[in-house]
Amino acid sequence: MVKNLPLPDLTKAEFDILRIIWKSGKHSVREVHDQITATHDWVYSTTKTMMDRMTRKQLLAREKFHGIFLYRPLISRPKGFARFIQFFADRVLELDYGEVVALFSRSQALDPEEIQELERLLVNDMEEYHDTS
Amino acid sequence: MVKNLPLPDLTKAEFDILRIIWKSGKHSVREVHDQITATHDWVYSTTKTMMDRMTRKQLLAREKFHGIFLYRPLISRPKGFARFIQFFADRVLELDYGEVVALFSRSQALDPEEIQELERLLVNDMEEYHDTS
DNA sequence: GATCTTATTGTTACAATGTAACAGTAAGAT
DNA sequence: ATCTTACTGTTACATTGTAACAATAAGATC
Repeated sequence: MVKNLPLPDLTKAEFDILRIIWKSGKHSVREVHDQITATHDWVYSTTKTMMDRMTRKQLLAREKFHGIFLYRPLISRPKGFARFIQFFADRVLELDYGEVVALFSRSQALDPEEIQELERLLVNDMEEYHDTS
Repeated sequence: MVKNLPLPDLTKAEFDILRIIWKSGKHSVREVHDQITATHDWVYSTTKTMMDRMTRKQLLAREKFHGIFLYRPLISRPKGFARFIQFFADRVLELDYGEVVALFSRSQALDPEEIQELERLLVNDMEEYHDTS
C-alpha cells in the first residue's frame, strides 16, 4: 500500500471512463465505449468489464432505463481528480498542493467551483492529514 | 493499449523505484528497499520482485559487485519523467506539453538540463507524433 | 573447520487490474 | 417463427502489486 495518500486512488482506466461519464450524467456502456476508443484500443467487452468492476467498487451506479443499463458516477469530478493526482503531486512535481491547485486554475480541466472543491480536498484535508506541526 | 502515448509508460511502483535509484547511480535491493519504505509498506521480497521484473523489462541493469548485485537505471530521469507524466499531461491537465514543461521549471523536480531534455522528449517528439497539420 | 546466523538470491503464489472471448437473452426486422 | 443485432453475464488470461518461502553465500562462533 502506498503511504501518505489518504484518498484511495483511481487507476488510469477508471479515470478515463469517469472523465467520459462526468461530461454528462448518465451513459450506457455503448456510449462510453464509443468515446473511449479515442484513447483506448478496447473492444466492447473490455469497456463492459471495466464498468462492471467500477460498479462493484462503488465508483459507478447503474439503473435499468427502458431495457438497458445506464451508469452514473458516484464520485464528483473534483474528488476523482484529487484521487487521481495526489500521487503525481507528491512524487512527480514535488510541489505543494497549493501550487498544484494553481496549475489547475490555469488549465481548462476544471471550472472555478470545481477548483475550489479540489483545493478543499487536496490542500485542506491533506495538510491536516500530513504532519503539519 | 492507450493511444496517443508514444513512449511506453511506467507504473507508479516502477517510477518510485527509479526515483530512488536515479538519486545516485547504483543501488542494492537492500538500499532501495530501505528508502522505499518511506512511501510503500513493502516487505523486502516485494522490492526484490519489482526490481527483478524491471531488470527483465530493461528498466534496470544489474551487475555483481563484491558478491552482491547492484542495479543501475537504464533510462534517464527526464525520459522516465516523460514516460510517466504523458498520461497526466494529456488527460488530466489538458494543457499542452509546453505548459507542462513550464510547470516543471517552477518545481524542484528536475534541474535545468533535465528540463531541456524533457522538453525535447515531450514537446518536440510528441508534437511531431500527434497530428500537427 | 563444522556449525550457526544473517543477508542475499531464486522461485512460486495469489489478488487486483488490463484486456478480451464467448455464450445467453431481448427486441426489432423479415 | 426466424434472423439479426445489441446488450448482458460469465469466464479467461497476461501483467502488476504484494508477498511467502526455499536455497545459497558469507561471517561469526565453538
